[in-house]
Amino acid sequence: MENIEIAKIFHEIADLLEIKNENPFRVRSYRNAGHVIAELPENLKSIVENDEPILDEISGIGKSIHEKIVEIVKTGKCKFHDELLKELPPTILELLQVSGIGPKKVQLLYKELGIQSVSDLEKAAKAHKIHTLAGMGEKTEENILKAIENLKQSKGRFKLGIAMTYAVPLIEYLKNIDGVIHVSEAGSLRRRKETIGDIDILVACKKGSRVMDRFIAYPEVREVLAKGDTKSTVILRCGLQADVRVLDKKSYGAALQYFTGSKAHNIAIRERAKKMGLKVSEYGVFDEKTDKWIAGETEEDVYRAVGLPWIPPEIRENAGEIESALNDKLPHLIDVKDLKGDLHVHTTETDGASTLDEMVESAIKQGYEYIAITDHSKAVSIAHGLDEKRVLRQIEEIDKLNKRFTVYGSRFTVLKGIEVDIKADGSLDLDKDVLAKLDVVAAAVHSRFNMTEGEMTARIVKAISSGIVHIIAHPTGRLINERMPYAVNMTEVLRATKMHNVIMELNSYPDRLDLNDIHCKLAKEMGVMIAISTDSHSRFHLENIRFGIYTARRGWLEKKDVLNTMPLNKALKILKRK
DNA sequence: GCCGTTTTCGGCCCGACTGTTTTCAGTCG
Ligand SMILES: Nc1nc2c(ncn2[C@H]2C[C@H](O)[C@@H](COP(=O)(O)OP(=O)(O)OP(=O)(O)O)O2)c(=O)[nH]1
Ligand SMILES: [Mg+2]
Ligand SMILES: [Mg+2]
Ligand SMILES: [Zn+2]
Repeated sequence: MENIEIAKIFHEIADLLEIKNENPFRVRSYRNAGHVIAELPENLKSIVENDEPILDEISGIGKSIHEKIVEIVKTGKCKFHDELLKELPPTILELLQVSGIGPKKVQLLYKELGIQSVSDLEKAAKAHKIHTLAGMGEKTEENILKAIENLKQSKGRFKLGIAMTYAVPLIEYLKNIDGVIHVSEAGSLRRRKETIGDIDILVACKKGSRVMDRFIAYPEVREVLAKGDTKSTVILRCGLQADVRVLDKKSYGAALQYFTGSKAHNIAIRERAKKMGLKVSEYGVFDEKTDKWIAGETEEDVYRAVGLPWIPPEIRENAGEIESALNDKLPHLIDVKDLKGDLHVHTTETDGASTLDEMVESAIKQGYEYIAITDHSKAVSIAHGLDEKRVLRQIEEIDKLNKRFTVYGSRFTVLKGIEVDIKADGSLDLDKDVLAKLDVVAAAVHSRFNMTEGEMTARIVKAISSGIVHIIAHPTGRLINERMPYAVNMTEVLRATKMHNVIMELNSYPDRLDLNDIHCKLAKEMGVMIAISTDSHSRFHLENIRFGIYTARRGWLEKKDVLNTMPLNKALKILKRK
């Protein structure tokens, strides 16, 4: 039982209770618990099985939900959840996916018309049965059919890198509208989440500007879902939704704070303000009694008004950042400029599209001091992986290249490396004697993903304990929106890496981002060092490093937590300390 | 159901847009 499955049960309980018209705060508790569990880095199953006490410390999980977690881990089910599903059919929950349909309408549709699924709803709307219900009219019927169509066409959450390619031109377009003063990305886009549900953009403009008219006239707009004076929502041709919020310059900071989120962070900030006798909204910080405006021009002003330093957007998830801010313990998040090299790249020798020389040239252009060439090993035959002989030949070639650099007085260094395959039994795909000649041995799983969690954990821990591996590359093997991570106990893996001085990779390829943000944070807490690498398969991929940096920042990583922020001699010392 | 720089009881973020409403509930951000 994975955390995400447990979280799903609590989300369903929340939805079902809400449809039943239960106390909205009780509903919120279950929904919040689902959210907290989904973001939890440690495996709940292990926590419960090992009787670890940390559940009691997690805010949002009290007695009742704690008991239910134990029940779910031990029996695989939750009685309370099952009982609710006897009262309401499970498919009823899919109705909530239709935008414009909430718990109240679901209840009405089910009670009055027996509608249990989206296809039921579609039939009823087409047969004009909906408008007979209280509070629903012709327009509601039309909107339901449109919303079902949009749901069917929806491509779900977009990877950050893809979403950015659609957001950038829209932001440019908005900047060029008459009367516009500032435009900023907001929402999950600004927080650099690995996937983006919609594009949120904030605009500050002069009074009387016709920003909304121009926004919905953007050529990429496929459909306008809502248009108001300060807020509009459209669907773009690419399938992404875009929300634009327009406010006065005086409220820009408060609006940016609001629209950047996250929702949980906003609520926590507002609760805190309330206790201080203040009210926070997108319009500013106000005195609760007199309604007098206190702050709001900049984000710094807003945070200062509630007694906090400015908090970087990437960590605004209500996951400890407010407590850290209060104690003056906010991390100094890593910056792309801190990086001195890239420790995972491929060449044409295996499945790369650029030659060794091209990769090196691009790394120098990037401003790096070093790069490690880490081609695949022979087990990855699709990639024409290297056997021992070819590794030795590549070593010679790199030695020659480095000699040339010394002759020309360059300080750039090419490190000899490998991405050695971790075979199903946890052994490594190349002779130890050959691996020992390399500066950087990265190891990774490339096959047999469908092992049990115990088997996969043992396999990776064996590689970690080999005494020859420096870095575990793309440690969970996931491909965002494409392939789930394989089952592995991350806490155990991190414990092993800590013990054997092994480093965990944060793979910057935007489809991977592996370790993810949550696991990076856990690694840092456990004292495990991270290498942020691109796994470039072409010289152009070196630029993907920014996605790694985004994820690292979301994982609270600082310069000191990351191996490749160090100058070469220091990095090499750490690699040799084994 | 959760929680406590006042609280173990009584609160729980705050506001925009839409449709059907004759004054606002529902949904969403
Ligand atoms: N105070 C408050 N702010 C909210 C609420 N819902 C959303 N927001 C703010 C914070 C969000 O980051 C921002 C944009 O909302 P979205 O629904 O687009 O969420 P977000 O972009 O964080 O995630 P996404 O990737 O779009 O699913 O609006 C809310 O209920 N209360
Ligand atoms: Mg969003
Ligand atoms: Mg949005
Ligand atoms: Zn690789």
